Amino acid sequence: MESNITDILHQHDLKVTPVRVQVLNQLLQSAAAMSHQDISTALADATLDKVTLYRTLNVFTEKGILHKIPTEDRNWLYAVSPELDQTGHDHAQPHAHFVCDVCDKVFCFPIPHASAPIPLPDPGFEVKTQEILLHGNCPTCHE
Amino acid sequence: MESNITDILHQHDLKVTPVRVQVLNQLLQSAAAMSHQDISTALADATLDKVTLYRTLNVFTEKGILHKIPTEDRNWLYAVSPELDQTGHDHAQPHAHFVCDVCDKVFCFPIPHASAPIPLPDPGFEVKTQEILLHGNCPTCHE
DNA sequence: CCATTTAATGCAACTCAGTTGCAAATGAGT
DNA sequence: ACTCATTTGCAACTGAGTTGCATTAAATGG
Repeated sequence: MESNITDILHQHDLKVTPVRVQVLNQLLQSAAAMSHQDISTALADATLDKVTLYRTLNVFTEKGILHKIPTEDRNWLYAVSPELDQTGHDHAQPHAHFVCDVCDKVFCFPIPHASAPIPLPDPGFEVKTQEILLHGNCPTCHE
Repeated sequence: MESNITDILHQHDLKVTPVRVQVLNQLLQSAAAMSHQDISTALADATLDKVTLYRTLNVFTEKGILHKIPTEDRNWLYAVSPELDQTGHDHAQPHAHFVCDVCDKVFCFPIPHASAPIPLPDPGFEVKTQEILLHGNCPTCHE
């Protein structure tokens, strides 16, 4: 697992540093996408400078290790990208983000090809990418 | 049209003030949703305090006159709500927001009942609301 | 295993959207 | 017109996120 993280960093021409290992490890172990603050809190014991964390998240995102999810309360959430994801998701496919209204966790789901694209009234609109945000209760917070 | 605006404000227990009339008028006339800054710029000639505009937009949103759309670059866009909307949209229905990558305008589209809801792998997920964000080129900015 | 180079880190200071407190101004009902 | 609650505008503040720079640490080559 450790060597996995080291490999990922090497494959993206990034030096292996304690901060990067901790952050990536945290995100790989998390079932849900995490915000800057979530990660900050989770790694509170380690002395983690906020600027360093911002930069680490940005570098990971630029390199494609992470992808950003914009939320309704205008935060970014970060989740590990498809090919590195142990959970079997494929983020290269169009996918939906499910946000739990209770625990605020975000989960990613692939969208089956079966479901048709949204039909637009005016053919002049040319859709290139599509993001779907679902709200509700996750299994853990199910009433 | 003016009397329309006055009516809307009265119906929501809001005093009719120059600022509110200007802002609401601007949004009613706009084909696309607008940000705080868009509105600020559009009404530049009028002396419009930024705090007053923030408060006006918040009050309108609380009262249901406007609805907020979160964008990927973490701005809020404001659009006039369904029943007040002259363009025939029905925002009470689930609807999608189309963001033009060129001009950054946002358009709202109803989603036909025909299109099935996203099937989730785990039945424990209970979807309450759904937001769909489309990116691409609008008819005006079509290549 | 040490030296060199290049990138990463941490700190301080800064920016900018958005908020808060408060005094002055204004709208609506009497 | 008078009164009172609401709205407005200003100034000061907050907090997320950024920038510059000096220090430190990781990788590479001898």
